[in-house]
Amino acid sequence: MAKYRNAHGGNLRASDIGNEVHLAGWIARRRDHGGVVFLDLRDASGHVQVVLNPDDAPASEEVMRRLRNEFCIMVKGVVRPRLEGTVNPDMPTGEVEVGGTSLEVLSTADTLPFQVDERFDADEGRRLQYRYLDLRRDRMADNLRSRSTAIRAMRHVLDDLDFLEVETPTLVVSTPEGARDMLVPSRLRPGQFYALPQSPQLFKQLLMVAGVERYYQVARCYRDEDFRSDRQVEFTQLDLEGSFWDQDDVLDTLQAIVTRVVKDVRGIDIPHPIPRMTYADAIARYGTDKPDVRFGMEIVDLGEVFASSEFRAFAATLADGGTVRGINAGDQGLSRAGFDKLVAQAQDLGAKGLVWMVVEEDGSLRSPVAKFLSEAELSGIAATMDGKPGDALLIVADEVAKAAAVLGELRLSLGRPDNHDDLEFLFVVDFPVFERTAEGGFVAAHHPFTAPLDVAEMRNSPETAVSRSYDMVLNGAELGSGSVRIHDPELQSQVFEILGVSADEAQARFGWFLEALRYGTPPHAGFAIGVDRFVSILQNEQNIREVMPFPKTQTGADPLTGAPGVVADTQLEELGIDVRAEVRAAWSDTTSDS
RNA sequence: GGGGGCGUGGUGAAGUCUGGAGUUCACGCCGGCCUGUCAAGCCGGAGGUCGCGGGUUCAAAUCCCGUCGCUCCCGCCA
Repeated sequence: MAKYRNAHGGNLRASDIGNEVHLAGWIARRRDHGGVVFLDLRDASGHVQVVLNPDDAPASEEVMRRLRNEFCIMVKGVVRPRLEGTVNPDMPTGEVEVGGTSLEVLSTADTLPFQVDERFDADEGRRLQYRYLDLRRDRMADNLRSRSTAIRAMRHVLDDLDFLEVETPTLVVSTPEGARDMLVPSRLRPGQFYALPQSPQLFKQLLMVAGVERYYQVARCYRDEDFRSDRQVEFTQLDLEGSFWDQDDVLDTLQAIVTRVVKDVRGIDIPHPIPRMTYADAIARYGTDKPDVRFGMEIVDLGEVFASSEFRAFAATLADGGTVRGINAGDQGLSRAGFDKLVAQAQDLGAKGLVWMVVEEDGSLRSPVAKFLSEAELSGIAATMDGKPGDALLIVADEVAKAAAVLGELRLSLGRPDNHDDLEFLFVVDFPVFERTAEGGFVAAHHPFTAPLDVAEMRNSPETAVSRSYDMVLNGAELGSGSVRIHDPELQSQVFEILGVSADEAQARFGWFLEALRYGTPPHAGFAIGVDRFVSILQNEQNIREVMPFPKTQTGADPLTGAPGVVADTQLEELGIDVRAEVRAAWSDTTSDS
């Protein structure tokens, strides 16, 4: 006989009526009528109503009155149907209640720093400071459970496909590429540092060289960059890689994984196959490499309409190699002031301006610039953009990339659903090898181990060269990315050269890896899914902190434990580290408040 | 590095624009009444240096400057 309980309250149903149960859990709510006392008892399975009636003397009157929210208690009682008219249809256990026959307080609770009750949304700093209480909330408990369900689903699929789960080191060597590394000083080699991995990238490729063939890992990754609602300094990826694999093998596997995850977490089947879109298409139609395809409002090219326009703003842009594009934002019910705000927003985004038009009942276009446009142009706009009465047409004339980006942003702010009730997956393929920097130069869009589609193209026309890399997008969020890797050391050398990394430099940084490629490396490809982002979308959360048990604040602090913290001078001495005087001085200045 | 929002009893908010007694609301807490509620109800009570520092003013939660914290965004995130 278990010491504390023989049942979980949240699981009790009408079929359990008559059973004597021993329950343990927390008092989520209490309703003390002076005589009878109702408790909503919460455990990991959910809630159930416990009734303590003094006539049945489940406990001394004194103990019953002393009960408070969040006390941890043990109750024995009998499952019984609720009285006529007192069934609670809002609770899964609402048909039954437990008539208490004995009660024991296992642990009392001080007055809480905030109410666990779902109806009150406490300040997030406070929630993080008392995360162990925050996690008692149904919403957070549900998020934790769903996260576990999602990861379990991933493991099921990959185990069924004969993947090997392999752990890779979290103390690795720092490389200057990519995100800023999180560093860990070495005591045995004072003055030297490990880095925490940004991803297990090179290790998983080594596993391919090692003959693992099918690898996955639920891997903690670290990137020391600024926080966002979807970015934390440490986060979790489902990392996977396969030998003798090409892009289709990866995408098929990903489809199987996310299908199972959505099924297990949401209980629904996503449509197959997950659609694919090229990067070029995504930019042209949605102005972003991670389109939210839950709604239309696609970007339309108006270049032909204005091919011989006399409207100078448009004509000059086209003559300079720019573009004129627009979106039909639909009937937004915007006033003049509303459109002025959109113009300001477009300018904040870097556009020179924004032309707006409204389709009138008779199909004509009302716009501040209508008088500068010919009849043919006006009707061409309405036709090309499929304008219906009431529709707001928004047009940007600018450099191609700028126009796409601005319209993409406007599209999101005007049309994006504010929840994740619908799920639209998308694979974006054929990413470019390079992306343009703000200064007009080129920089590698991916890590240097990504295979180009054609190395000659990569060398000769960097602006259009395509790489064998791909992203998975869900509801406009980048869920992850991957690529076919370079497995030929000769090709790898050429790619480094084109990327501007000298042979000596490549040797110095990655010599150990380049050498590995020389011992019979199989063709391989892989991917990594951002678990936190995925789960947050499935759980309809706006912020990945809500699906992380102990996240950090935007400034990288943990209000619960106080991390990061100052360490003892003796610790620093062992590491050979001196903290600069002005930094030390700042330690004592951090007069914290509240 | 830059821009925006927020900080008021234990909790959440209103009050701040337009300065005039720590005022208000809900929850929680304490005490009393109450045997079928499920946000239980009714009555009473306690509890705040308005994040912190400085300035303006006869007078500051309110205006100004600085600072700390939380948050959203741009940059950044191969």
